[in-house]
Amino acid sequence: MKISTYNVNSVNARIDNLSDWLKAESPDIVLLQEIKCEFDAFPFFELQSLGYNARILGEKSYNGVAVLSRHKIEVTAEGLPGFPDEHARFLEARIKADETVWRVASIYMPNGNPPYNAPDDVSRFDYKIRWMQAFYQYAVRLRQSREPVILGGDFNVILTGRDVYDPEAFKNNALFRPEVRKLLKSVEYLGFYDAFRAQHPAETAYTYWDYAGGAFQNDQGLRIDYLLMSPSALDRLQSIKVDKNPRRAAKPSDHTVLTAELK
DNA sequence: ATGACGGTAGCATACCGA
Repeated sequence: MKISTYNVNSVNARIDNLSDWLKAESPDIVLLQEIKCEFDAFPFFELQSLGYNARILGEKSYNGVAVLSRHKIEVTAEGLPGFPDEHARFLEARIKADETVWRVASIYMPNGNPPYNAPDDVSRFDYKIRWMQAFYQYAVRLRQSREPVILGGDFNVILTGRDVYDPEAFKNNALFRPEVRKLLKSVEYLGFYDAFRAQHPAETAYTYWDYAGGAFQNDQGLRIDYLLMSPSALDRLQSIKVDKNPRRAAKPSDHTVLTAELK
């Protein structure tokens, strides 16, 4: 079973990139973030023609998450349970693949940085903290799931200094602040393991590079996209790798794909 | 210290992003 997470930065602006990548890699399950559209504008037909079912939680212009699969998708949560949210950031589903029923979620956590014109405004950071606290509370419940669980997406958190090209420059950034690192670590300590780090303890492997300033060419990136796995999922992990090909293509998303294979 | 670059909404420029 092959599962990928990909922040596409608009599914409609990226439909050709997404199609090319799906044809090349044929994942069983795809967790998409930042689809940036509502239900009526989502390219269901194009994806169906490539063999993918899709369920989405959309929103106009911003955010929005989706789950794609070659297999039947049973949605188990639309929105983060226990957290009334004006934004579309969480979609959970049950999918049977390779004779195993998997519980998966596509997650787009808040960024948390203030607007440029109001650098002292902490309301977005407060929202990020409240979102992450609710996510922790729900993760406590999810650990009771009978199925192997994979929580994937753009977490907007840099876990360690190894996961950012210039730790000093990001010291006060909402993606690297101690409060958010601590909250994501606490989810790990519940038993949702950062699968990439479990297999590659010392590798530098970014999943995001800014469009500006030749960041990709200079490998000035961040690792902020994760696949967190419960013990029974991690037991089945065969390989996990960052696929940089989508970031090399024309008109790419600023993120790239993280793919795991499980048996 | 700031912007770069790029998406959406909607038609000029504001807002968002990491």
